[in-house]
Amino acid sequence: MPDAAPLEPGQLAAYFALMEVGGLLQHAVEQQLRDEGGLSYIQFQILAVLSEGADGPQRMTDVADRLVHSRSGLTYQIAQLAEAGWVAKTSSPDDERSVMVSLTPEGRTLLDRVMAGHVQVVQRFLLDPLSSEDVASLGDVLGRVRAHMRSVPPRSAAPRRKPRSHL
Amino acid sequence: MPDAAPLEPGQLAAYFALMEVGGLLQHAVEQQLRDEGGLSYIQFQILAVLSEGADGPQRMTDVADRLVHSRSGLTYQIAQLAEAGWVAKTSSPDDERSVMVSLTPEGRTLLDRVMAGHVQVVQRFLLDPLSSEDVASLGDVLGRVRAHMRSVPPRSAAPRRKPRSHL
DNA sequence: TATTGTTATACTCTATAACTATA
DNA sequence: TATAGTTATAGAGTATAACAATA
Repeated sequence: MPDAAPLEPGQLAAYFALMEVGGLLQHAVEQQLRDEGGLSYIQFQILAVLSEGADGPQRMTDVADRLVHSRSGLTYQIAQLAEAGWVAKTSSPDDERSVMVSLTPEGRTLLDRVMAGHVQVVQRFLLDPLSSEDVASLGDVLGRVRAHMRSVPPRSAAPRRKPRSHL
Repeated sequence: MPDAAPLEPGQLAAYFALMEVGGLLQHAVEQQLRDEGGLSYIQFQILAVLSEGADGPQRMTDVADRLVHSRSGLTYQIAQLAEAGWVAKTSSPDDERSVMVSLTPEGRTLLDRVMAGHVQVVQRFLLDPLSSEDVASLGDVLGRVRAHMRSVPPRSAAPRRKPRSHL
């Protein structure tokens, strides 16, 4: 185990700013999603992931992997979303074990409707005070961090595969 | 209500990267805190806030304001931390209604011990792939965003004061 | 045997509202 | 009246482990 070199003040400041901004932004966005769509943030993320392929349904496990979720947790969330009529479950023709999930038309309508306000919140809280250079720089630096995080094995070098994502 | 100008791809990318990095980092850090200190992230944040003053105890409400928490939620968390012996509650000499909270020596010891591993995780997941210029840029941009967020009134321009923070 | 997904279960956390007491 | 904090309560979400079905 390597020795812990204490962080420099600037490093600590960047870390704290990142966590605080992320937390505040998530808070703001969660409220908007709750108010305008009755959605939790994770539910929104699930709908967003399902809307991505533009084509069709995705496997449960793949969705869970994208979103850090335990599979039982995803089962729970999908059940909520299916009960509300926003997603549909179908069985896979290829693999009888798999369950495919897809957005229903209602789900897509909801996502579209909610996304408008969502974008407004992001604009207002995150983007308004930034120049386009700032945004480019932020995207560049955080993009590299994201790529790095995805490649770093968990500390308990477990032989389990678990790629992650948070939207 | 202003019309929602759709975000440019770069803006969207920065937003997604921010949320994903924040989420992944919080996940990594939570696991470390749980493993090495039996602490949730919020509990860690509370201890960190209490350790800040360097001097002494702080009022319940002030801590809650710093951390987005409802007051009942903070009462719950403080009860947990007090039962574990990491914080102590005392009554304020100035205001009989107030309850002051402070770190116990055990709490400070725990925080110091946990902080070492914490810093390692931050180093490994966030800082390793970044140059010092990157870190400076990140801290600068996010610092401005944080300042902006703290000043933006909630959308439901409620006359409630609720300054926020996430560590 | 390994993988997919569900279920049962138990736990943590959160917020709302009603309440007490001080200011 | 307004503020500080607690309590009761109820709900959302999570993860673990045991399980069934399929590969």
